[in-house]
Amino acid sequence: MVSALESDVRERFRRSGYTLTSQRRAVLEALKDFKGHPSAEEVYLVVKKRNPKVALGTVYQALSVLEEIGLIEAKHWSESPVRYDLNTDPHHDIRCTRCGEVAEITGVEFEDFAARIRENTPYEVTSASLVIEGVCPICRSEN
Amino acid sequence: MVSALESDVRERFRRSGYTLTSQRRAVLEALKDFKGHPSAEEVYLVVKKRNPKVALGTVYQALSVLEEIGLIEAKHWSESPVRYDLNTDPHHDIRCTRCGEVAEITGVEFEDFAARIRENTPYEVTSASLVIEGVCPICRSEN
DNA sequence: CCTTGCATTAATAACCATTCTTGAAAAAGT
DNA sequence: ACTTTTTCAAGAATGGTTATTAATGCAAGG
Repeated sequence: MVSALESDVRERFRRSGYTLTSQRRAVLEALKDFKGHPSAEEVYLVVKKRNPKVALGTVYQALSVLEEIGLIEAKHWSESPVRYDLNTDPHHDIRCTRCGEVAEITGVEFEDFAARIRENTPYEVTSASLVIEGVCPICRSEN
Repeated sequence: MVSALESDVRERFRRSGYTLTSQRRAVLEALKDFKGHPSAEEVYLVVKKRNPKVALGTVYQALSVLEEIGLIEAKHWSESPVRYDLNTDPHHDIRCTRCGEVAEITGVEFEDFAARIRENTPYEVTSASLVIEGVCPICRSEN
């Protein structure tokens, strides 16, 4: 599952009690258009193209609902606005500190690692995520 | 090495070219008083007690210098201001999402994991850190 | 249908952490 | 000591995000 299926979208809204409004749908559709990980502001710009009436605040609200019901994932990087990811499968992203571009990292199994963290703290771990930053190949070549 | 020794402090300032001013020293001393991981605001309040003239902006500047020369470490958690840690040894912290309390996690070796990340991306990885959040035992007992 | 109630929305104001700007002060170099 | 450079303090400004509020829309019951 890379992006939520139509049936899954409806199911999650139904279970959560939230209603699937046109605005929330528009935000979700906008996210599908992006291949990368847009910020709230970027999502807003795309949504506005189709429906110029929506306000930035509405997009923020919609994003927080979508995140709450598990359709999207929020990634907090240091020094940059929160970015949203439609792919909720376990995976990890790396962000270029120069151009802001975000790429996926595969081939590292974080889940075992997270399990070990859970064993080593009396806290009830609710989230364990990686914040990986670096310089992407393009920026690197530009010296 | 848990907190920087006097000689190390001077050495790092010397090498960096920054001067070890009374304000920067005051910020460093304030950090020593905290057992936990204060925010810039909290550091400011402590520094101000001894020297009421310092401004919040000065504390921010001092913190960024101290971080740059490696005497302290900045931890960016989602939904909360940056917190500063005097312990620059490899270790990981977990933050309670209810009370904000920060605790250390030991017994998990992140370095091997980080090395594997480096192998799996064309990015030049500059930082790989964990953002672990959960509910601390005290908050948990309070239901 | 019509109403009554509750969720959602839009617009704007407010917030908060952080950074920027500017003139003054201090330190370093000569 | 004098000049040049760096650092500082204070407050304004910024940027992302949340809160507020009034208006709107949908839904169930009469």
